[in-house]
Amino acid sequence: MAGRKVNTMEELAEVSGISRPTLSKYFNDPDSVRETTRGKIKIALERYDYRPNIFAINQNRKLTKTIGIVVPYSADPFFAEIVRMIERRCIDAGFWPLVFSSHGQQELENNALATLQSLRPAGALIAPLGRSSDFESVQSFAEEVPTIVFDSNVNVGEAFVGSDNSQSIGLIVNYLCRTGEPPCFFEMAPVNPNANKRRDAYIKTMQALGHDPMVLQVDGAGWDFENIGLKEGNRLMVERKLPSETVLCSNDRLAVGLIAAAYQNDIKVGYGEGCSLRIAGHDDHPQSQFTCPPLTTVAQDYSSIAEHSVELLFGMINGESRTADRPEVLFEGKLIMRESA
Amino acid sequence: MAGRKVNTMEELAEVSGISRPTLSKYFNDPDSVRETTRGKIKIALERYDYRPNIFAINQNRKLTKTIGIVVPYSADPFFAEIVRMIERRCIDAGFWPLVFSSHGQQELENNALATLQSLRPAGALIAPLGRSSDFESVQSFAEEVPTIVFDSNVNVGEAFVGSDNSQSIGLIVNYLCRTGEPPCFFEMAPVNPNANKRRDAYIKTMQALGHDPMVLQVDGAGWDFENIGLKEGNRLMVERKLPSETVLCSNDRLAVGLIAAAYQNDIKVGYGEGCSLRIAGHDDHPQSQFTCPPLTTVAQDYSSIAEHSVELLFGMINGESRTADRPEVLFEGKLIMRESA
DNA sequence: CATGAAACTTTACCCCTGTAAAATTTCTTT
DNA sequence: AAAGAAATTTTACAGGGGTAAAGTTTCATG
Repeated sequence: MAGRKVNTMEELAEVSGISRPTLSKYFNDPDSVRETTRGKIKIALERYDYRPNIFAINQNRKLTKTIGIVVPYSADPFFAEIVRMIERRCIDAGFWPLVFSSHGQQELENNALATLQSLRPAGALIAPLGRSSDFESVQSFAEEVPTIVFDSNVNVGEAFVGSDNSQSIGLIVNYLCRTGEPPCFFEMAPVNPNANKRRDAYIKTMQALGHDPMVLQVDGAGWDFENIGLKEGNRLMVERKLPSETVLCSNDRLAVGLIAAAYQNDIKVGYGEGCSLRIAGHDDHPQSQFTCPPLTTVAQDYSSIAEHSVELLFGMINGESRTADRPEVLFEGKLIMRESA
Repeated sequence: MAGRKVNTMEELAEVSGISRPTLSKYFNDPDSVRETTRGKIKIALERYDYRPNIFAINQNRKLTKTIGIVVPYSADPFFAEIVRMIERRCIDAGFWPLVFSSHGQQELENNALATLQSLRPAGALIAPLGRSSDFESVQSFAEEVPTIVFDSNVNVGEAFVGSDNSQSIGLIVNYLCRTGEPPCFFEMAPVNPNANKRRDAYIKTMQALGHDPMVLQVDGAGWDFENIGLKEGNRLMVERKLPSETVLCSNDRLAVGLIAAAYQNDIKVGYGEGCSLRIAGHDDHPQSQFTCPPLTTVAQDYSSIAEHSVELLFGMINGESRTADRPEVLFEGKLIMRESA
């Protein structure tokens, strides 16, 4: 690509001696042109630096190669990780993933959806804000764009992929009850359906095991979960209002904050000798193995969720699976026993 | 937006009674049309759901409203946070930020740059991979697109914005020396210029203070820093090869791993009574305040870096500041004294 | 009310590629 | 070598909106 800069396919046609429509075919699928032709094109491409204009391409194709990914908060470790996996798979499949973060705000979520829609993407994978989502916006988006909803199950789109909170919470509550004092449940005012499901699952499991559920719902808005865990944990510890020596947190980030609070109050966390507080989380964030003590938690099946979401979407895009019903695929959580509980 | 769906500006012109060129003006700048006209357009927009086709817009405009953001690893807390801030500012300024993550791989970085270039963005903010960047690709990109480089200073683009590693490392080394045993320096094989600058600054500062520098360079590839800190830290502790009771880590993620290693080896970390190891980091990642003990570190000035990068870029885009030289703007780090050192 | 500037409409052409249809060439097959 | 299939070229139009030029309307001003 040393030669002069070639800006349009027309120009490339001139210098390569290949007609523009054939070039167009080539760029859509190199294997769709004769091998000798392909060779000539490749040689031309080495000599002249050319790259098709994405805007012009997408303006005419009915089906874009764009895939939209919308998450509530891109800096959250769970979403950062799952987005990373989804992106990878899209790229491998020859698609072009575009990530939008709502930063926790309805306005930005609507914005992202609107922008995305005007990009006429082949499909979208969205994890809605949940309670603060503008339901109508999300719905009207999903009517136009093939959409898979993941993580937070609001009732739109063609399918939902997420974790079986009922199973996963059941799992860890059971574990905690078998190995020590029954846990209380530490949560913030729920921001999405997951939070509600987790609490309900906690209550149900506790009752099934013959224990009284103890739900601690603390205040706090936004996505600064660790801080809320720290502040409210601190308060509860200072005021000695923790109803149990075992605390199950609604998610790992709260647990991280709570562990920090325990440290500040000289409370030793763990399941072993000399420990006076057990703390468990939910999700198995990437950093949860590095807390002190390492966090006992339930792992969400990141890679299955990512893979299955993407597969479902590709299926829809290829028109394979237009089912009338809206399947909900739930993956089971795995108990991750570490030292904190 | 209840009425029938309007797909093109032409159609909107019909139903609104406003000519298409005027509508075009309106969408480029609502204030450029007469108020009565603006009113009519707004009313039409409420009745008919219409949004200009982004592809068509960008195909024709010489200057796109797109801003590319390329980072080496989107799931890294530092980048997650700084991207969040940059995105916000771009959106507020009416631009359309597109985030690409290289996931640590040269191929993906090249890919991102190529894709981005074909989007003809108004400008780009890139944090290159550093040592594994394909320098030529980055350079040829920066020649076409107004580019600000941040975080990792490879010598391309119109300007660099980052942290003054020399100052920040000097600061914390000084602090550590004044408050206890001089630190050794814990790092991985450097992946970018920052790592080198930090080590060099460490050595220089130690020498200036009359101490012998002790650099521990551990193996490890990829972006799994905490794990490397944990594994290598474990090894060093088990083999009793830590040359000092104070360890300054090249970044917070390594420090998080090292703190976990100390915990596993029953080594109490902190500056107070009964502690036998001090650990400090660099960057002040969002989660560093929640480690146990909370991490003493040097804070990079996230918001200044984000703001200044964006401002410089906007300046270039508006043609204000085409300086011949390539300014390098460095922000100072702030010492964050917590309990770990 | 006349005047001129500002805003608007009309008309027309441009951007760059997709894509369909018909005509031509190339390759494969018998 | 002739026929047929496959690939290519030619031709032509479409997509949705930017934008310039010329003509028309609107508005503020004197």
